[in-house]
Amino acid sequence: MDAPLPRSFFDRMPEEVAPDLLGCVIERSTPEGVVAVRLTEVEAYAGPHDPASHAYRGPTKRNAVMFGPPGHAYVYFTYGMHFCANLVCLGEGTAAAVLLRAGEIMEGHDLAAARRPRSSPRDLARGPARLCEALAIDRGLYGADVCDPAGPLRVLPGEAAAGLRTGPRTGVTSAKDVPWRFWIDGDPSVSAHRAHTPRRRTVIDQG
DNA sequence: CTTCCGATATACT
DNA sequence: GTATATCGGAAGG
Repeated sequence: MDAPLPRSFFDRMPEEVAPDLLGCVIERSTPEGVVAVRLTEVEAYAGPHDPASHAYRGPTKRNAVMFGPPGHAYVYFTYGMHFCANLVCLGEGTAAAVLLRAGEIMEGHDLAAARRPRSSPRDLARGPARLCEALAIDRGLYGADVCDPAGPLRVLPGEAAAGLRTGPRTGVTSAKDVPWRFWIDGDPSVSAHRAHTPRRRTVIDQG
């Protein structure tokens, strides 16, 4: 059993941590068993100077853990139904993080498939909310220490990723030009890039 | 493969 | 009230 990555790994700029996370393994333990995912796509977010970051407007109840020490999980709920997971980088007050966007199931394929019964094998962890569903990541893991060898969510070292590519972040409305999305070129588990499509205004039923 | 679109909690104006 | 670091299903090529 490998030891998780040390906290010092996360005590760096998010755009340095993000590419180094590609190829690493997220291991999630629950009473049902273990699911492990090899990361193939991530995005870096900085603190109050990054308009695309949840920390842009300062600390709130939701983003509080981003302002804390590195190596903890920032899990948030979005679009009324999905969870997404980040790993906090840098120290107190800096509020940087790396969003886990996609990966390939390395262990616990059957358990992941049971959690996502309508998903094709390729799509089990292809996308940030899908990855969270496959790994059973929800509010309960908010703030979890991913450097804890006995924790329920751990980040293990992996083989250095080959074929690294970068580009703009997905689905953000500001700082579109910042190339802080990192992925493994050609990997089938990398999520399709969708430009941000503003949702149509709520339709008001006028009769 | 693509485009369209509804679901729906939470943060913010 | 409006926007959102998304997804799955339907319909078309």
